[in-house]
Amino acid sequence: MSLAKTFKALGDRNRLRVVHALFKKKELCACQLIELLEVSGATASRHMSILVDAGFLQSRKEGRWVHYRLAEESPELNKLLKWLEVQVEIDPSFDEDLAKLKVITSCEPDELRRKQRKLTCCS
Amino acid sequence: MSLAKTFKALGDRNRLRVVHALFKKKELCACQLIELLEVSGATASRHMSILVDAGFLQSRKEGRWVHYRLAEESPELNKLLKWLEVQVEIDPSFDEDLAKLKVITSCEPDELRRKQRKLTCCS
DNA sequence: GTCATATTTAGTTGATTAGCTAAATGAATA
DNA sequence: TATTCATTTAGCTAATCAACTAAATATGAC
Repeated sequence: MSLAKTFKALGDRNRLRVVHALFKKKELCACQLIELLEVSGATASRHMSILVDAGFLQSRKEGRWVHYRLAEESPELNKLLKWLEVQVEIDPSFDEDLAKLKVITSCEPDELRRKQRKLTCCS
Repeated sequence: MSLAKTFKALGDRNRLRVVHALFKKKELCACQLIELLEVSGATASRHMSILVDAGFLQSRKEGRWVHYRLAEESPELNKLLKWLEVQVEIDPSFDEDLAKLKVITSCEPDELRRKQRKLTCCS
């Protein structure tokens, strides 16, 4: 893994939002991240694969659902993530996502998906 | 400064080479960095402005010459730079630049520019 | 002032990338 | 087995970006 690629993976607002969300929630499934970012499933999937590829995320498949969490294998990347965790905490531009996350995680993935199809979430 | 912009600034191989060089040499002028990267002056200038803009570098004008060094104003960016310093130390892909740097800094900028015009450096 | 020269800005080009839709894949369920 | 549904892959488009050359700016020397 090149250093440039490592930084490039974090050089995108939506990917930073994903990392921020996983600092807060530990584990989220693809459909929850789609809901958070409000992008197509394909787009979200691509962002995830970039973060997994860079070593920041790990995925776990459970039936039809794919769950993501922060990877903890690399001590060096962990240090960088630690730094990042402080920064997103300071940065108020991530605050909106906190409220959003609360809603998103207030029901199970399958219920969320049902609601997504009706264009409203958990309400 | 957005966090994404911070990472984007470091998400380029040539910009990482500049930061690496400044870890090693403390201060370098534009023409030395042009020599290091082997890109046009305009391209090098743009890389520098991105790094300055992101808060990683500061520049100092001395006559016709512009000198760059790592900025030390932001404690947070300093922590990130500290992490990066360890990583470039480990990464052998930056080793080639060490030899190059030795040559580049072995003569004064004006002599270097004369040599550049003759397509050989300090030799 | 005029010239030479270091750097930056403007403008162009080719490559990369984030987004989309549609098709493919993989897994549960009827 | 066939269907449904979550996710990924493929293929497209518009935007971004790194590189270049040429023109502009800024500074020191004549």
